[in-house]
Amino acid sequence: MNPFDDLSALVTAALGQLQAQGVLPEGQDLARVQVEPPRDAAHGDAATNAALILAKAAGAKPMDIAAALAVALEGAPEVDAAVAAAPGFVNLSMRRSFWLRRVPDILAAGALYGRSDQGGGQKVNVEFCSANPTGPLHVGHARGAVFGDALSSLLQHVGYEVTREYYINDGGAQIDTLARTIHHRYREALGMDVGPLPAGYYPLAELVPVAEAIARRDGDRWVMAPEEEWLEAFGQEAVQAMMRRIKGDLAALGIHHDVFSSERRLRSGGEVDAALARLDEQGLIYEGVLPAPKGKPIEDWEPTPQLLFRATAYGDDIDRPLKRSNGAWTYFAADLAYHFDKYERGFNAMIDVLGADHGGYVKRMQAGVRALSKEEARLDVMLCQLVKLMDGGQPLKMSKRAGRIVTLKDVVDEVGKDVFRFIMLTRKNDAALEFDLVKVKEQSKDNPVFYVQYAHARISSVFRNAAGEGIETGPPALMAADLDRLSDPLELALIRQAAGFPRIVTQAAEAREPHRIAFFLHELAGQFHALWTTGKERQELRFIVAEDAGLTAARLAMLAAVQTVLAAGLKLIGVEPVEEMH
RNA sequence: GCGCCCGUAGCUCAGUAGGAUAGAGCGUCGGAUUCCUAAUCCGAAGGCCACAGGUUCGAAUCCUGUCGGGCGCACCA
Repeated sequence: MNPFDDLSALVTAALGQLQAQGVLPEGQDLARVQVEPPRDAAHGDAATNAALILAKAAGAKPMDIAAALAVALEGAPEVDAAVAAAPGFVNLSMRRSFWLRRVPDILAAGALYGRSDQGGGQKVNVEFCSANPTGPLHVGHARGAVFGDALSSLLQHVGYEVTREYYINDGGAQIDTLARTIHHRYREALGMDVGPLPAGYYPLAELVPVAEAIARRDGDRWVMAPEEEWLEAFGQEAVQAMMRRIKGDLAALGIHHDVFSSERRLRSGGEVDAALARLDEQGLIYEGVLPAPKGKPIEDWEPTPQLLFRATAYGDDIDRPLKRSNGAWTYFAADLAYHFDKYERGFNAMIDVLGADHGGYVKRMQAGVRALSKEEARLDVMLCQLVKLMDGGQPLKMSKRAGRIVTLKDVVDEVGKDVFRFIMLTRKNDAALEFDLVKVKEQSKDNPVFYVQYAHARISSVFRNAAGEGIETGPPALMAADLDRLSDPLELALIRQAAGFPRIVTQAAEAREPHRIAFFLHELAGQFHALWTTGKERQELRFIVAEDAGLTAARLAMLAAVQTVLAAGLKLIGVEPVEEMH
């Protein structure tokens, strides 16, 4: 399916010939040999560095090997030309047929184009967007959400069995505050004069109906009741309400998690003890005193003995506390239990998508996973840099107190999920992303997502016109088209680009960089638009040629292939292809 | 002070696991629409890839150091 796999096979075969001829020694390591598209199209369809890699071990000059390799490749099927180039590349040009037969490949594969089994069905757990249930999602959360979702799709496409997972942080002190906020609203709902919301409580509109419902259901029975009697129940009602909101926000982005795990259930279910026992048996837990932290001085710091995890045994900088001075497990202890739980559910590959402000957390968690799984499982952490929210070129500071929270829902309602998702993927995850509310709204026509969707829509338009002229446009007609009629360099370049999709998918998945899909689609759309406009200047390049049904069929097949790749790529990043713009 | 991330065109950013003459969008300037959607296309200008060393056939990419920016640095999540 991937043309460059075919080309790699050609090069490997040619190298085998050279070995048989004694030009190259046997048993060379070919791992570093690459066959990739050259940056400069004038160098042909592909270039290999084989001669440069193998020269030293062979004790020969790179150019000599390259020359021999070029001769061997000249004899390979579908090779039009193979030439050695300084300092030792071999440039390959393929016959037209090599590229033309990608068109039926693409048409046959449809939305599955680019799929591979490189993952071998391995189970991967992708945890992303585990925002605290203490408020609606904001724009910063959404970056990790879009990234995690697109990465999951990408990994599925290359043959991993992916589980999208959300960790609900419903076990900490913040939930108690949430519960007290409910209690305050509850007394308010009963008509009591409760005064303004105390400092530190959550001024969330979502909590009011929750409190009102309790008031209707239970009357005043909790008003004077001691906190222990209602704290947990109120907290859980609040969490459920917030999670409904969060799930709704995510659904508006087209994101659906497979599994929601509760921190509270881990804590109460004895799983923390189980995980720590596992560490204890390896001698990785001890009672100790940590040195004073280096950074800002902490006023009430005093050296106290704590239960510690020996994270330094696995590369962390210091050992990490498991228990707080009040006796409760730390967040880290619960998270250890959570990741142990993932391991026990069969995940040896875990990916956590976190905000960059959690960067300091990575080493200890990776240490924990290695220890808990006894080196069987591996945790990768993808950090998403924070979103710099701008408002017409001015930085926008978000402040819960001032009520200036830009919620995800507000933005998505305004610009739509497709624009939002695409923008989130037009930056590498570890680079800061500038998100200007004004620009995104006002200049949405300049947004790259429209550029790509427009290409898709234009192709749909061609098919509508073709059908209107009575031209057969169904799959059988397209598959039967004589593609040899396609000969213009612009057409072949377009097919080459479309056929590059499987390679991009593979690389994006390996590098875990879904943004590469977005950039690829932009390029493909650009080549298509260029060809379209050329048809305005050169009549003979128009897609529908009234007097030549064979040529028209070939061009329609080509367009169908391009549209298929556009749709497949957009699907991977969760953006809708459209039939027409409006 | 320590750790992680970033530094590429005026601006926002790519740069295909080290490849050949570093790219795109926006902005600026100049062109293209009887004709499949101009939400498009073509061209021009614009660069000491932060800086200095190193590794090698080859470095924006890897290593070391410096400068600049972001994030983090017991018992929060």
